[in-house]
Amino acid sequence: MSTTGELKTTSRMGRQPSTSHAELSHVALELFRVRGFDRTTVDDIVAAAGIGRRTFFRYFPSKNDLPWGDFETLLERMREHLASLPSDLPLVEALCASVIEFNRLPASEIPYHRERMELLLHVPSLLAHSTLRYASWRQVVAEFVADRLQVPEDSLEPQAIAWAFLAVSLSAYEQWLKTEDADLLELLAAAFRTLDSAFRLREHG
Amino acid sequence: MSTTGELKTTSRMGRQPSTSHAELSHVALELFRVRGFDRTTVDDIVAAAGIGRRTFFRYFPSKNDLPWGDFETLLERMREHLASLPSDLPLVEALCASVIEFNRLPASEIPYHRERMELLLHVPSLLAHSTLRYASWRQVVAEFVADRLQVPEDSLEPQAIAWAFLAVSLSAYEQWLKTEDADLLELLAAAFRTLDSAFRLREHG
DNA sequence: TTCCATTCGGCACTCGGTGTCATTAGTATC
DNA sequence: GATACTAATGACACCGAGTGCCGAATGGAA
Repeated sequence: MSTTGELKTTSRMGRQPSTSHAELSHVALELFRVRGFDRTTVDDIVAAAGIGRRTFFRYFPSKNDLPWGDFETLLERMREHLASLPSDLPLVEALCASVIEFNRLPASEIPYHRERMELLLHVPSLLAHSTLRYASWRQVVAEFVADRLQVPEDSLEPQAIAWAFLAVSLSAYEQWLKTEDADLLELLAAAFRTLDSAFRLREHG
Repeated sequence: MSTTGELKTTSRMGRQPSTSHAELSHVALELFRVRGFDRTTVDDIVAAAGIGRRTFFRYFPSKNDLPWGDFETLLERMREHLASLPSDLPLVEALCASVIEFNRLPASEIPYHRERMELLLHVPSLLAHSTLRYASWRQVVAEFVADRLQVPEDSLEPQAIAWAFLAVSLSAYEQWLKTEDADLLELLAAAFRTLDSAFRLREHG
């Protein structure tokens, strides 16, 4: 509407934010590391970050969402990776490759990722809450499968396969956390092979 | 210690309980049906049941546990079913059969089961909480697989397979809820076949 | 300077869940 | 029947997560 056609993102800015997702996340994760998730209250976090309690809940919808960094961006990357694969690559191969790609991280990030996943998989309230986040991950897989099989996204096949790949990924993660220095990508591949051979063994009854 | 050797279960009883799991469950489910899960408070439930708030939490550890009837007994039945199967029945076949058996219900129970599952899978807080209950289900499967494969229960193979079977079951349940008059057992079987063929298609690259 | 957009943060409130403890209601013993 | 013991009850206060409301703070633009 303005004469210059300037974007809303640069004009008419109000008060500047006093913190950021990254900063809150950093402060909170440190507290979780030291005192544990359950024994760290939101009041502890906002005190450490020097903001008001009310402000915290404008940055994160819940305490449970803190350990989940920018998951949506990761999902978008995975969606693109799936779309970029040649269409003659078999479905399961494509999914295995993409899941592994999705979990590839620079070596420097691995210790932090380990700590985050340790929380997400071993703190009961986070484990439970994670289910809601995984739903969007499954949706990405289901969309791809539905497109490949030419069936609706919400039909049985895409949903079952999406669930199964999530399931296998989680079992690989659990193994990864169990032993220091384990290779996550290798474990993922092994988990896929397990499922593969389990079902193959079915034949010769 | 008594001269008659009488069991503690019959002697020296104190005040009789003013309610029961079944009654609370019944009262609560009815309220959930009418007003929805989130808009029914624990105070509503205890008022309807005519008990004290504190008493409620002695019967159920949380509001989220209400829709889960006696899950442990069901698990025990599944464990026994798995153990009763001939050891030359292939692993995957045994699991498919047991999961299907686990979900077999008398026709009269089906409408109630539908309502319970509708809550468990479609109310976010219940969906999240369910993850914690599913863990014991997975444990039953993992124990069986570990025994069959002669590997530790917490190793990758049993865990991955347990996760995968849970995943496939859930996708079948979602389909079941989506359409009136669907056959749950048939959907479960179809979901297993989906996973089966997805992995089989992998071969011929 | 004035106006406006936007964020901040205090306050009161709801709801789920827990620890404590006196009370109640049964049974067995004397 | 009085008493002792047992077990469940429920009232109270408390905690922590999360929300609605609203005035105050802070910046750029007119």
